[in-house]
Amino acid sequence: MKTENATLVFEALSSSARLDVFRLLVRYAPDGLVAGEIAQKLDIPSTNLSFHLKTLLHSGLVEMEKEGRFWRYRASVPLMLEIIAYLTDHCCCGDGDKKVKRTRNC
Amino acid sequence: MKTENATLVFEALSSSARLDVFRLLVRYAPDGLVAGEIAQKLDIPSTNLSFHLKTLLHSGLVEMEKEGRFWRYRASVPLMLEIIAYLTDHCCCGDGDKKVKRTRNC
DNA sequence: ATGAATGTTCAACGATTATTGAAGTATTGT
DNA sequence: ACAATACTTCAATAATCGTTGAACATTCAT
Repeated sequence: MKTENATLVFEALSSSARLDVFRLLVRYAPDGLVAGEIAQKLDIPSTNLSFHLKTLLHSGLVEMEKEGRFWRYRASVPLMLEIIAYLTDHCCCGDGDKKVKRTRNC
Repeated sequence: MKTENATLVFEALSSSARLDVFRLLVRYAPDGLVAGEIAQKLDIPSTNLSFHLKTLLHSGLVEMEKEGRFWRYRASVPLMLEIIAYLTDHCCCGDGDKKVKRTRNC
């Protein structure tokens, strides 16, 4: 996980609309939902949802697949696990560069 | 951890400048660094650093304390641990609302 | 007191983001 | 073929973010 990719993920999660979408898709993992279902459940105009889904896609946090005339979106749980690992390793207890033993709270 | 606070934290980490600042402060935890040291180590103009530090302060990810004419900044490791817990609980394996047993990768 | 050092706030600008309605692209049903 | 469905892309607007230099407080040294 490079820093650049991490910032993309954090940017994707920095809007409450997108965080809601992602959490919804996690609840419906591994099948995900089609765009219309997301829009209906979260009461978001479809054109706005499309905008936010594009940001989530770009970050890698969600994946997309066409299903006839439906577009199905799924959360990428593996990437979320990578992000959690990134935060634990680089942003938590100072062991990233100094290879110090974990002593504080971890 | 409310969703609103989580988005504040993600927004704070969504800029590479701020992520670099936070990681630096984590490396120097628990003492932290004064603003000038951060500016020097990361080669950021002080006025720009000040702007980013304000966002980090607002999210709670860093804390500040005056030391004579220096301003010392520290990373809030406890809040980072909360964020990791939030991601694990609500954004990882779909157990947030449905109380489903963890089966996928977790 | 005076000047230097530390760091913030202010003002201004360009760049990016969020939101909405209109138009466009595929796909399905009849 | 034709109309309806599902969803995106485009255009336009308001709002926010990022960056910089100038001005401003506060603290320290002499």
